[in-house]
Amino acid sequence: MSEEIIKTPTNFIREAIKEDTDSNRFNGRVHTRFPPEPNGFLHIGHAKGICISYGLAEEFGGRYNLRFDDTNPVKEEERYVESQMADIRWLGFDWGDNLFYASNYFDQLYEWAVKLIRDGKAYVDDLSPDEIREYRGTLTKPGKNSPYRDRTIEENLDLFTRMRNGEFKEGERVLRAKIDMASGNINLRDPVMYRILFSTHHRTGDKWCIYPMYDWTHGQSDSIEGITHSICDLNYEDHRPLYDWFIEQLGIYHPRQIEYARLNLTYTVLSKRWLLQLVNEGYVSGWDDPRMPTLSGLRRRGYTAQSIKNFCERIGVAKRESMIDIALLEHCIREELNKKAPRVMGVLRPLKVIIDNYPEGVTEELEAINNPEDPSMGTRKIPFSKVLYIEKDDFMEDPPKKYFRLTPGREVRLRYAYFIACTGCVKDPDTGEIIELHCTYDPTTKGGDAPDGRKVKATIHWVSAAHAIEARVRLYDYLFSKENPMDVPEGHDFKEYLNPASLEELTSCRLEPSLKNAVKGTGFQFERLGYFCVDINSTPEMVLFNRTVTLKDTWEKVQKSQNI
RNA sequence: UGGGGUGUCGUCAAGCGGUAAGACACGGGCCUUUGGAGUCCGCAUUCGGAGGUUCGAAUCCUCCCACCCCAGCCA
Repeated sequence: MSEEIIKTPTNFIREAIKEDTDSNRFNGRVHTRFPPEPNGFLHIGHAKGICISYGLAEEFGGRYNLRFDDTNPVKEEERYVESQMADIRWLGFDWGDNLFYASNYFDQLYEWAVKLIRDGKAYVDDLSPDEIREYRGTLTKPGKNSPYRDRTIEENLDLFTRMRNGEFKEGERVLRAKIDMASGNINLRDPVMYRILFSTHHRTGDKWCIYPMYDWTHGQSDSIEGITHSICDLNYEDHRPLYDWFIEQLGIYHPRQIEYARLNLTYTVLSKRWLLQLVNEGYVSGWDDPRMPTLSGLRRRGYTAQSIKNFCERIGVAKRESMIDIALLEHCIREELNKKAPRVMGVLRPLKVIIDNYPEGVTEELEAINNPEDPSMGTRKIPFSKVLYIEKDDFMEDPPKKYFRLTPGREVRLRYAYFIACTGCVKDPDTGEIIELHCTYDPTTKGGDAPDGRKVKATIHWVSAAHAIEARVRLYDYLFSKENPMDVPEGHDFKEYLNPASLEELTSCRLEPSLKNAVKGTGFQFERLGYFCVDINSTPEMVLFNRTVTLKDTWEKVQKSQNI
């Protein structure tokens, strides 16, 4: 029988490119680009765009550029170009020498603007911003021509030169394309090409006081770079006719633009403007706060580049607006870390356990498997002694149905160690809180198996009190408690939906000693709890972990179903 | 009374005239020294709706409905 062929999931952009290479449309070339504006940090929505543009170029043996669309000096900063480059590299893409800036093309763009003026296709307008808006008309009513629309070419040339020379104030004049004020497509109602901005540009300094608009820059930049497929989001579908018009007037190379629906993720916002607000107003600790959907936040949270690329592959590419369940992102990181992360034992909320029949002052070294999914990762020794810590959750004095862990009189297994049975608990006389457990162990069960074939229903993790290191652990949850925080009714603010419990910091966690010198950024599975990674601010004196994601928790479901 | 776009399972998403892939989520079984992982099973007689063409339609045609985007000297 023929072997199963696993088809790589296709999508309409891949098909479109294939059509073009098959028909030799661009002489068989495939050349894409990712064109971020350096006005914030890249987030997972950008990762989708990067994976599409760069991934497709790689797939077709083509090339890809990184171009910063830096046409608005008032919002852009050098630090953002640096962070964006670092994030793209981290994702695993290398643009080689193909690094560009739209600002590299300012001279060319200026010349082209002059050409349009000479051809009678552009004019300097003296209308104020408010007047321009009025003249533009509305969605259903056509606009009307500016009284300055019919200036002579000579006058336009003179005025535009003087704009460039700084003879006018900001907002006093603009250069506009002369297209059609009655067009159903508002982008074609004489769009502004240049505005006056006395602002220092992070690349060109004070060379210019007029800056090209994005719409006047983007298409020509792609053209200059010989881009074959300009992949962008749906927002720009309406702009395509304008880009076409510019390129046609200029008589230059014409790339093919293809639009896709950008990513939306449940329980988060993916808008640089809103993310900036969270950063600036202190709702998060910065762009790299582990709760942020930014690449730097996800990285700090413990997400790997590969898991994000896998995610981008799985969500597909289409033109319908969608909202991806964040559970899929979590699935992707669990999937990878399950295979790669070393297992380790750590107790987040410690409860002291004294093994009454275990000798005082003795330490045993027990062998533990580093990763059951990957035997090549070997084993390690962990210390065991009379006083231990277990998770508070792993003991209940009065357990509900289906609770398998430690309860008075019940026996459980300490992972890689012994069977223990609980003989009693000590409570705080004032609060009634359980502060200490007394247990006995069965010496014949060393390693975790009973020679008599006796079974236990649960295996719990633990740490030796005398050997454990103390650590801080940050537990993260969704930043928003509303599935779609972008759905904000009139008079409300998306920040009202911030999840007050998105961060919980635990301060006296006890971890197995091997973690003392764990390298920053590395991820571990804390057995039975989840995946955690060493924070960038961790030190050997004060170890700090971030919880990347929990393990799937069947018990939690059982509890929920019982509560219903 | 404008222009552009989209409607297939709870969420994504294949399908391109031959009789609804897959993934996540969800429910259940098995297995288990992580209530983890793994594994097995179930999960759209139906593709926004109504007509039509055809031996045959999610795929073609017609009309209708719903939703999204556009009125920055932002990108």
